Amino acid sequence: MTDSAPAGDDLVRVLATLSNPHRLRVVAALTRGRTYVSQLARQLDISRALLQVHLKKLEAAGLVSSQLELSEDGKAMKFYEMKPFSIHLTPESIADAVETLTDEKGSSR
Amino acid sequence: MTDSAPAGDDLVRVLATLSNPHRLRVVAALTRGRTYVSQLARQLDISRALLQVHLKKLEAAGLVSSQLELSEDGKAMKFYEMKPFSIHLTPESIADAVETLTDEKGSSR
DNA sequence: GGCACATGCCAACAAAACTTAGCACGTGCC
DNA sequence: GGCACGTGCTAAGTTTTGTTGGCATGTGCC
Repeated sequence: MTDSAPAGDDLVRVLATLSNPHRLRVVAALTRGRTYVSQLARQLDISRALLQVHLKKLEAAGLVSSQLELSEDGKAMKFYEMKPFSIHLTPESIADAVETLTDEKGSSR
Repeated sequence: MTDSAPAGDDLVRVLATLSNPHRLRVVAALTRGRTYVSQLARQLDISRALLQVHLKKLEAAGLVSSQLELSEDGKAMKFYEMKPFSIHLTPESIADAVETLTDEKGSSR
């Protein structure tokens, strides 16, 4: 793992990622097992385009991982699966995280 | 506490509220002790108008509470303080919360 | 009265997030 | 070839969120 973003900014990103019903449903679905995009889209009854955006955000936040695989009949299928994580939120843990928050919005400014 | 919103929607609201640097800083500040709006605005170096919006969101999410008090010299001062909370986020806890998610956006629709 | 301090609200703009629709590409099979 | 299934992208629209600035209220004090 690249220790890129400070813990504080990281927390913000993860929380922002998880504060969306669609993405929570994706997390719930993937917790029950890995699947590929089209399958998941049908399962959740949302468009592929929409699901892909949400999956990318989840992956960007480091909450899920993906691997491209070829099915027996040669079709490219992208599988996603949960990455285990455990975040304990309390006023104190947040106060700690704030210590490592980057000043402005974009890190560079 | 009014058991209004389903646990799932509640979680979404809390996470959305906490996914903002300004609000995290407010939480951090209030964790160190209660204060009133103007004081907090100076402390965090942001405008009162902006701070008030964020405080309202925090209060709406049930993370902080406020009480209007009169100082010795009769000035009305609004004090805010943290409400203790503890949220454990894991793929499983999220999967559970999803069970109680309201279908569409606004509960009524 | 005028200044310093406190509160509140709102209109307006700016920015970010979400969603849709359509296009591209590829495969296997009738 | 045409259809069903898989992938990816992006432009354009809507909606939500964040932020600013102004103006209202109130108090005490010189």
